[in-house]
Amino acid sequence: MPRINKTRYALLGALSVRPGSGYDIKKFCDRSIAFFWTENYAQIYPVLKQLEQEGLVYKETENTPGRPPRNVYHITEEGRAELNDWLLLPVEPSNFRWELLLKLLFSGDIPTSNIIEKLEKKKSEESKILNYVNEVEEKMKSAEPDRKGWHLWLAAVRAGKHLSQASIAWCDETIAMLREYEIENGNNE
Amino acid sequence: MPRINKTRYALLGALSVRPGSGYDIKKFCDRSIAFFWTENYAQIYPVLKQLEQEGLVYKETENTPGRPPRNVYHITEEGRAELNDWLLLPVEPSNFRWELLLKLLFSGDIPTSNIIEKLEKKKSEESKILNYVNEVEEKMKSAEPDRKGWHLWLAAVRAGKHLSQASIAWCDETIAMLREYEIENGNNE
DNA sequence: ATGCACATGTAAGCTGTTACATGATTTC
DNA sequence: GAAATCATGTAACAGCTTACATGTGCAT
Repeated sequence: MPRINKTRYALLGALSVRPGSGYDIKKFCDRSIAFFWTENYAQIYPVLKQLEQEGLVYKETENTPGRPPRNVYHITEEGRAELNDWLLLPVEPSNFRWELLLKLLFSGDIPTSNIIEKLEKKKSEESKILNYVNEVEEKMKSAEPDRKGWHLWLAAVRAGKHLSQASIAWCDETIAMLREYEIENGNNE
Repeated sequence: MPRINKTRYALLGALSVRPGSGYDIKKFCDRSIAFFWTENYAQIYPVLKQLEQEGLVYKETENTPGRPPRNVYHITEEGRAELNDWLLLPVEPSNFRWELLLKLLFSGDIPTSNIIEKLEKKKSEESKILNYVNEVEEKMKSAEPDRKGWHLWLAAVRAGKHLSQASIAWCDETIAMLREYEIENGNNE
């Protein structure tokens, strides 16, 4: 059983919310869901073409003078059906790889300062995510009443919040632990 | 700049702790660090061979009658040097993909029961991780005094603890939210 | 008897990344 | 004048997964 191509469904999903170009989908990924999903142009454009050939989406080309033509893709009924089938399927086990932890494990001979730098960087990345999800959460809770899928969006945002908070707490704890360890053992290795 | 092959360093790292076979490394991954790192035989054996050709590891074959021969790999000085260089480098940004959240986002027309099933499954997976890391933490805190790299191992385990706890809390919160939403709106879609 | 642990590997194929290619318009 | 945004795509390659191939010894 070959594994499922997730990009297909990310694109179908995005187009199920609203039609758009490859460029639009990329923007959506980078700006809205980057904290749990990314896509690549070199993946988006060919897969979009493939979905079109399979009749899961169709294309409408918009010509704006002085701009490159926009290929706006729309999901078809077949596309919606296939997306739905996938949504109902259980989540596949992901072979998640957390490079920071791998490095940490083998860093017995690495200067503490170097490790702490990495942790600080991680913390700052997670803080950005936390700021973003907090903003979105605020906006959602105040402005929007009960639009379709609102509660699911909120759930995703809350996931980001829980996880980034946990990451930040771990970074702080670990940095403190390393500093203490450094003092006790007087080594900067 | 091509991206770095992480498997190389995972193998070098494992062999820097103690020599072992491809089989041993796989066991180590599956039993000890599966919650943040996985490796595959079809990746391990060829990379081990490649590392040997580059002189970063060397092989000693043990023959035990009635068993397949074990190729035990040892890290060389060059291997240690290359591992160290990598350890000092900043962590590369990972394009992390969280399938459950992607599904969630597009699940406006999916029965709540199906979504809750997925969340329960996620929760049970994370609970297993939490049990495992709790066990390891207990063992480490009581038994082992201050072996080399002990505090780094502990940090990794604590990361697992923070993250799995956060995941479980999010699952609980989200399940409760979906149930409430289901009652309010009386839809099982 | 059935299955698990031990033990090593290859082939095929898909996925995803980097780098390349092009060029106008708007913003600072 | 430089940089960002808009906009689409391809080629080459690296990485990872699945499936296949093979066989013994021990525990239940």
